[in-house]
Amino acid sequence: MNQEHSGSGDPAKSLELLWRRRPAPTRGPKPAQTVDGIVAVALQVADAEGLAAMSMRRVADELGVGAMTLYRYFPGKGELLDVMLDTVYGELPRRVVPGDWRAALDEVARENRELYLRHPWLLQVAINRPPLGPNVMAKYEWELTAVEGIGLTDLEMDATVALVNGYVHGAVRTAVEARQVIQRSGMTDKEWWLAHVPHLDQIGDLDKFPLSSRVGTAVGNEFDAPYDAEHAFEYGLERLLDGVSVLVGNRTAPEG
Amino acid sequence: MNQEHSGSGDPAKSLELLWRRRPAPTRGPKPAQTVDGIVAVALQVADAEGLAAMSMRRVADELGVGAMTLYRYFPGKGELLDVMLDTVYGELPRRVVPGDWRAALDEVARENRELYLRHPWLLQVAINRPPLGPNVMAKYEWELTAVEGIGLTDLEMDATVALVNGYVHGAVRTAVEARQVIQRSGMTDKEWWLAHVPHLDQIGDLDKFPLSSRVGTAVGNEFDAPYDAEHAFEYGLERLLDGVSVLVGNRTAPEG
DNA sequence: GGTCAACTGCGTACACTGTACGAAGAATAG
DNA sequence: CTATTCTTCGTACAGTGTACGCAGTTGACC
Repeated sequence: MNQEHSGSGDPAKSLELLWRRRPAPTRGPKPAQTVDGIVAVALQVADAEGLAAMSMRRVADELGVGAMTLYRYFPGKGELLDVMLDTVYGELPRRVVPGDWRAALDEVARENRELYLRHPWLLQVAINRPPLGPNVMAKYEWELTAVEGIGLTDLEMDATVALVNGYVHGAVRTAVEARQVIQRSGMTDKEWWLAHVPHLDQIGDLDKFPLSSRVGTAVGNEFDAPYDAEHAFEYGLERLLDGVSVLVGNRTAPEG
Repeated sequence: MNQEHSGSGDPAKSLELLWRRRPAPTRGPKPAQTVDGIVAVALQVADAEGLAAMSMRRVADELGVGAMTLYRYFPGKGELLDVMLDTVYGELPRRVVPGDWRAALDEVARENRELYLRHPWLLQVAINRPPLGPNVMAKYEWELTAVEGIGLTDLEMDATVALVNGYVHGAVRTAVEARQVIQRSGMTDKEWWLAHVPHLDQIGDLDKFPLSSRVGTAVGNEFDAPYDAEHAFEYGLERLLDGVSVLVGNRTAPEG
């Protein structure tokens, strides 16, 4: 599936929508819907059935209105997605944990992970040039505080936050895809592998890939439970923070 | 956009297609097309105009045949994507570099990066349960050799390769999206930011986000050239390999 | 109170998508 | 020569986002 991208209309209109600063019109019939009401329904559909199911007609049906009615409240689907994104970002607790930068970055990673797991469709919306709504701004600010005052340059701070966010995105994406592929196919990874081995053996000389066979089998035997995603996440996060720690150590104690 | 997922038909048919083991039929007219010919055209379209442009009708038009003709060669679009994926994986040089595991993992990361940059649509096809074609198998085998014999368990080997691949995927995705958003909007990130600041200032109290303002401005000033993607990639890869190095160090010298 | 501008709701239409179905014709086995 | 198998592909269907324009409602102003 494709990446959904957000609205590209003029900034003023978009920000008005995100910050709910649209001046109420004086004339004409009172609108029967609200931006928040539409967003709530859209979120319900996207959370329960995925972005692919969240068509404009579907959201409109759910509200009992015609499809084109939505376009009185949002210039297009992109802007609706923008507001949805900013809305769910508001669910982040944004806890400031006591301790060092590592504990803080760990918290950032975990909260983002929770959010992605709760709203998997987030994985499919582009994060470049995010809609600058109140919650998007607050999230970025909170993430930067995790790496403030530990000797990094501004550029390194941004790169580090982006690195952690990118990691979480990838890890959750893998986990969510794994969950979905099991549902869609009705097979676990192990069953899938076992269904392919006989044909592969006959067709493609499985002996030519000894490492793959060995490691693939080990992975299949060990990891067929949903806990493997948790495990992989922890493993990767440890590696990543270890890596950041090398950089931070160099900065705080410059003379190695 | 949504993630495209691959064919879910029976393994035998899929593997037959991937390894080109379809028995030639004895009766009936000779097919005018070939699997490879169709894949070549599909790749051309996907590389040049993205997955969204690569519809079945479009590929068929390009070949001068009817759309349904393609379904004589592939059960569905998913299987066509499977063969495309395995085909471009064949472009990997799969160099085995002299030196330690770090040099080898570095090479893995860089070759994958090159591949993603050359075929950005790869970022949009699901990588869970990849089509087990010859090149997919060879790629995995080659990646595992990079971390073989350095004291990691089979599970850690797989996790490490997945970690590096996941990182590259995320980093290139960000870079490619950045490139595309500049093309689509005709604005650099800096121009985009400067177009929003006045409205944000008026609407949303920019002073409430001091770190974001400071770091955002620094990033905007410094990174408006395409080289920032290169920079971010190097930075993240360093951190990641540093993290792996901590683990490998512990394994090879168990008593810390 | 009447008029007009502004506004809401929304039906219809258009150009797309993947692909199921089945008809028409070609090539070969018997 | 016939029957079978195979290829090509037109048509159709249920979707998608959204441009356009019409009908009806509301409030501001004279």
